[in-house]
Amino acid sequence: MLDWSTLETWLTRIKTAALTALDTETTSLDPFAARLVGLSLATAPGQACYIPLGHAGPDTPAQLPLEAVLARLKPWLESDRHLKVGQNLKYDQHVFANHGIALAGIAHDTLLQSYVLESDKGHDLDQLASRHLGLATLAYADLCGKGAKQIGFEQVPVPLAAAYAAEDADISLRLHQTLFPRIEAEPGLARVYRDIEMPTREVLFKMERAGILIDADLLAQQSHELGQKILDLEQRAFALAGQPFNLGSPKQLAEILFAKLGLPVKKKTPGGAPSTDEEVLTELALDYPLPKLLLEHRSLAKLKSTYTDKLPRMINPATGRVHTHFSQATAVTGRLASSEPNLQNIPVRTEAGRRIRAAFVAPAGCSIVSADYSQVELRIMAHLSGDARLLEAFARGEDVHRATAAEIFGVAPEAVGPEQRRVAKTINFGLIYGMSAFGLARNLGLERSAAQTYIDRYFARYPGVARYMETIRAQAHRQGYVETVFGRRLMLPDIKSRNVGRRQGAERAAINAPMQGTAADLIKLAMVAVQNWLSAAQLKSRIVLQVHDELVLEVPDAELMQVRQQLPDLMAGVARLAVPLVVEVGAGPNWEAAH
DNA sequence: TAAGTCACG
DNA sequence: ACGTACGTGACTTAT
Repeated sequence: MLDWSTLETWLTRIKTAALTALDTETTSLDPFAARLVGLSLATAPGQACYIPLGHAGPDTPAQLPLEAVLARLKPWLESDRHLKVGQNLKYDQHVFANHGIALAGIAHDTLLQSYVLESDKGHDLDQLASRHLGLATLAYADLCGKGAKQIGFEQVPVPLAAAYAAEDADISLRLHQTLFPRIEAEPGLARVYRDIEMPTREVLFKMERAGILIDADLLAQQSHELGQKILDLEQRAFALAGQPFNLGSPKQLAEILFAKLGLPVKKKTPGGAPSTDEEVLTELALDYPLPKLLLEHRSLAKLKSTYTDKLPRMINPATGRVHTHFSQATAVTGRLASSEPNLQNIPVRTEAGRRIRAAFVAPAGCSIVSADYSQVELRIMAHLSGDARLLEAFARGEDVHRATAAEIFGVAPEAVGPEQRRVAKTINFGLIYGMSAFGLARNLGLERSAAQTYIDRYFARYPGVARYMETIRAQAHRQGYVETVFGRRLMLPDIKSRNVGRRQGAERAAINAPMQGTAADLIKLAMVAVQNWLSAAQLKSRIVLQVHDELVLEVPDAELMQVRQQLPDLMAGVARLAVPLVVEVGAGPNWEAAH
């Protein structure tokens, strides 16, 4: 579309359409760098258009001016009465935001429809078109190429771009017409889509937009210190090895450890090579000096390369903040995933790691507030299993690992020792993961028979949990899927596999998914409730991160008291389970101090 | 691009 | 007899 009269025709069309499919073409896949190259609309199958706005290749025809077109479309784009559908509209929402337009009226998203229906399958538009519509589409790589030779979309000739872009809008509309009725036909899925995923989509957009402030100077200082320590460890490792080698190469390291120094091989990698992972080095460190240095080196090198060196480079120069991408359709269990950078795996377990967390800071006049669900997956296990003893422990507010230890070891809770509590904690985690006696034995460093004895004692004391594990296995086999408390579904195609390993893997996933998935549902509901509260109360506090059972907010001083007080109740109140939900909250000048 | 390793819940 | 705790993302090396 290259003329105003056609645009006016389409404007009339989209103003009267019940639902319009919308898609943007841009200069970049990075939503913060992307500028509009064109946009496409579809109001009925086979009725779509493409408006080129920023093509710059040779032979580009005269295009309508970008700013004028956006100004004309702005009232429609920003209207919540004019309903839109698209594929991953969070991305398009960022693109429009880059041009000063607040996209509204997002009624549906085919990415999330696909995710709710089939979280275990791919969700690319191309895959969806092929799977659900039996259509082969033009692929992005066909237009732009890939790898080093890839060109920007603005270089794609307009006629080709128009065919591709208009097709995408058309496909998205057709997908909606196919997928949404399938969701509506299942009350559980409809609820997850309507009450959890669609509202969460909007919260995630705001979180990505907000970003988080990091102290780059502090991280640079840590990088320098880590660099010194790494160099020192390297020299000492060379001395012990009798030669220099690349400590970052598992292959070279294995050569030194097992061939040259003759240390015993403890286990093999899946590829058959002798493993040098943390578990192996920890065991070898009991008898030899070099593995201890290697462990220290590995841990510091990881912190430096992945965090202290990398995070400052991820600061967006325009905002001065780090903007992660939250993927809403990646994790099959319903969890979010964070990438570029991943802010859901910032170190916390070691002292050196926690210093990195201290570099996630609040701006002047604000605090970081962190609120996390306590023992949420175990509470969900209590709810799902209905086990009387476990429910009772949570109802009384007991230390659940201590209570478990008391049951397994047959002692009073006060008499439980630290080692007994540690064993009980490992068992509780194992239950959530669908453990075997072998897995528990390996984790606790025990004989398999000893681990089996613990498991037997656990199930004798918590028969409801034992019953639940069997029930969920049977259900997975019967239905081919399992569900969360809120109706999210995880398909388990491998549950019928003749391959024993795959089948058992699916059984473990069947045990884990309802717990991990229900926890994911709960915190998504919490994100929506918290954002609704902040918006309604016109507070300036912002949700900045979600880490599976934790929400991190940036809170102005004037709102700190109020947020600290209300946030835990709001999060704990999103659902009534058979056990209380408990939320712990903290505040401070940085993320580490807020814990 | 794959393999190995390791950061998180 | 078999392989062995759930779910992620990113870095480095080696091919």
